[in-house]
Amino acid sequence: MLNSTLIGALPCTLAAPPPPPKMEINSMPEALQLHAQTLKSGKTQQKSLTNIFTFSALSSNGDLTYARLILHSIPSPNSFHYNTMIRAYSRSPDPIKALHFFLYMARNSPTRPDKFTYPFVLKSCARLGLSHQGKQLHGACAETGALSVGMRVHEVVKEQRIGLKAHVSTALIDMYVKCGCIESARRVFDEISVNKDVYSWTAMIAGLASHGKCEDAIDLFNQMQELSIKPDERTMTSVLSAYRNAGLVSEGYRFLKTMHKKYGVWPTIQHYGCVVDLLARAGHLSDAEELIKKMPIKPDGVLWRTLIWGCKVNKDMNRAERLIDHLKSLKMDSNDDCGNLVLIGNVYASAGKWLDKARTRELMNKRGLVKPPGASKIEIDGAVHEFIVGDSDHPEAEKIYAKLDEIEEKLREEKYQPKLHEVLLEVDDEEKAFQLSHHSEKLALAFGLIKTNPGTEIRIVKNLRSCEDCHAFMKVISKKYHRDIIMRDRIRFHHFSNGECSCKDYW
DNA sequence: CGTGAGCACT
Repeated sequence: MLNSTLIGALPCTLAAPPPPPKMEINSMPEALQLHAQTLKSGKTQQKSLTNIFTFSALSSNGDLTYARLILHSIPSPNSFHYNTMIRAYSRSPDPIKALHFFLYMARNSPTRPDKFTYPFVLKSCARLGLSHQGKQLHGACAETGALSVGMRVHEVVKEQRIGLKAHVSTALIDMYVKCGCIESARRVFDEISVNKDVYSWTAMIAGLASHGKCEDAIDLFNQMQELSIKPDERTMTSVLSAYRNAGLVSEGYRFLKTMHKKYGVWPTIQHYGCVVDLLARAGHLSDAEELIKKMPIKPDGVLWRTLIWGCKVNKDMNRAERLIDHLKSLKMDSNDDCGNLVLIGNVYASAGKWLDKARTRELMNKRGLVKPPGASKIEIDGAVHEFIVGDSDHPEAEKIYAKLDEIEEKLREEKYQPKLHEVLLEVDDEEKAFQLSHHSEKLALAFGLIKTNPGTEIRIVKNLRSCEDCHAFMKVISKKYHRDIIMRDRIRFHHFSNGECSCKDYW
């Protein structure tokens, strides 16, 4: 509540100036009409065009056709226009276009990339796992736009990374983390000694946690405390995610309980989500369910799915089915629909309830929902190759399948048993083995083995979580072929080396 | 005139 006496006592000269008039646009058709009018009026009004353009770029929901069209009608686009476009692409379903546009800006326009541009394009690299391009951008950051305030160019050239602005460094750390290059991320972090703020710390802690380097993450959090840098909500999430990935149940639970008292941050749904996952995965299903019911925040779809997935992992089908019935009875955001039904179908299938699974499938068809197919990407010499499950479209498909045959032969020598239970289809074992062998990450791996020199690290980015068979497969290959494999799945990283995985099979 | 920036839960 505002103190009205105090407000009344303020001299009127201190009143805030009225906000500058802004063109009010409420819908895309309105924006397009205004655009047409502005053009017809003859005088090209840069300011009006800018407003219309900004609106269409920000409200595009991924379709940036109009924004581009409008941008073309702006007589002399400035860096703000380019940056707005790049930002919109970097958040769109097709972030590669942010890089295309960046290249266009850098090569064909008099406008230079600046301190705003780099975080957007780095974000695109992070989302796509483009380490090659990300590294090149790292070098390019030495251009003026990314410099620290007060730094002179020759100082920056001498100590490039130290001259980076904190937010650019954070974007770099995040890019390296999400591209699987945790050591590079750490180097950037260690070298920004003067500019580290809570965001850089959090990005690094979250990165270490996602790579399964949980002790390092906690160490860093402690160092941060010693320097009296105040952690925020996201820092708390990163620390909890370190406990989660390490399976440190009591530590994580205690942290959640004491975080407000110790750090002044009230737990949010993300924090509860982390701990529910931690408890559920470790088999403490009752405690996890209890926590959801007792927490002061309304649980969302993510939280219920986390718990149900925990039931599936721990094979508690009674609880799973009870929770599924509960989930079905809830009014959910339609965004949750697809995720809910995919999970429910998986749970039924893994319990051998084929009829229920078929019904779930029908329901999805009726609602026009499509389960996203598994896809894996691998970067070779800066070019990205993407494989979809069962893919045979790649120009070198024949070689890839021949390589997979060779690998399977080797695995037979090792007495490797395919994890057939991971195939959630009502088919015979031969068909199951066939299905497993065409998972997208295996295709990407075979391609990587063909295309890179012996001993080279192989990095794979997957859109979903890997199945148990692919996980075991990667472990064996890392040993048999003497390759380190770094695989990003939907939520974390696995480093396979000499037959072991950094997650210690806890995921 | 200045607009636009980095890190978190399945």
